[in-house]
Amino acid sequence: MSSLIPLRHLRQLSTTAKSSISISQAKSKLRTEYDPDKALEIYSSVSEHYASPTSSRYAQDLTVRRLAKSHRFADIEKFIESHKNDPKITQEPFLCTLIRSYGRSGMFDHAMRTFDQMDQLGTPRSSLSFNALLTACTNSKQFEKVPQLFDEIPNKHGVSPDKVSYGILIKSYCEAGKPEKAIETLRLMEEKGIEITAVTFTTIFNALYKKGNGEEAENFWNEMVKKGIEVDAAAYNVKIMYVHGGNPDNVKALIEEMANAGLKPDTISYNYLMICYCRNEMMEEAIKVYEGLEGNACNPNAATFRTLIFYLCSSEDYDKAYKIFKRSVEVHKIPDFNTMRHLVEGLVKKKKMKEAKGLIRTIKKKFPPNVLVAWKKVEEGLGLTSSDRNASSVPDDDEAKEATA
DNA sequence: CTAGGGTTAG
Repeated sequence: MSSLIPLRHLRQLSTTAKSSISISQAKSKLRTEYDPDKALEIYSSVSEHYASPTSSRYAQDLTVRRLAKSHRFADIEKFIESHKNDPKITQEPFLCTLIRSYGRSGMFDHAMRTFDQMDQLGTPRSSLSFNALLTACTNSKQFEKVPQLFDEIPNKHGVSPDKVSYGILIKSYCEAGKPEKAIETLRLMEEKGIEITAVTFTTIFNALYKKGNGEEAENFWNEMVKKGIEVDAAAYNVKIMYVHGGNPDNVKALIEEMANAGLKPDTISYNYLMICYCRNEMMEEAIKVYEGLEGNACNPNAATFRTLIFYLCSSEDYDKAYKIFKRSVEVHKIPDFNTMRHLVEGLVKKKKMKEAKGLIRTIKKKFPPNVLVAWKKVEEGLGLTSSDRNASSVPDDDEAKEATA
């Protein structure tokens, strides 16, 4: 019933692959290529002789994501199915990648069918493919189906669930808003002697907080610590997430507690602190957190720039906001449309026309065409036209910087 | 050893 589509069909999806490129070249190209057809073209031009499994998986994953974003499900099917002709299909990790890719695209039925085909393809089954199937299930948002698979698959195919399988089951209960079922499963793991890691713990801890049950969450934390579980930065970040709406001192205290416990606060931890300062109109403190990131061995991420620039605009510090915006462009982490609109409107209001025009030039180069349609309205609202003479003249320092980036 | 958790919205 399942016909395996020949590899040559993959070529039909893309235009001619002119030259061979290395997997690392493909990866960097794919990261910035959002056109699904071009992504396919890049993928099919890879000479895969020396590609590591991790690299190929990443390139494949990016390609599928581009197609999924454009809802090209028939092409996703052709693309993934073509991989079943690869001799590596008898290797379980390779096949797992296909199952996960279907899951990411919300195509759980295809993932299930691929799992069922394993006998026919000659691929041995272990908890690895079982876990890939469960992951596909949660990624397809079919959380209610996970417990069912958990009941059926192990007996049917002789695979035994491991700590990861149980972790996914727990996650699915949490997503379904049933932390009590998740805790029940945790007790079952304890009975069976299956290791409870920081990952499993954090899933439940977060779900309890999310349900508004902070006290139970804290009790759960304490119980787990007593049992010897080693909480990590991600677990602390959940805690921080639920206190960052209040007093910045609480966030600061938790970050210190983390450091004292020998953990390294990461960008997410510091972002919560920065946001907390912003909300409390303590912009100098917020900027200090941003400027201190590097010294704390952290890099600002897209959210760091987006949030800080937004709040700087709210406090009408457009100079500082513009400076930080330029930095975000240098590291390719440009904020979203709305934040940029706030900034350009503020710059114009303060008659900082050189900066406003610099920003507009950058936006035109960095935003996708469909967003630029809306952006044109912003420009018109500000009385700035696109056919500006300055734009075509000698590049200023903004453009020079971008050219070397 | 990989897989499963936390991504912060003004």
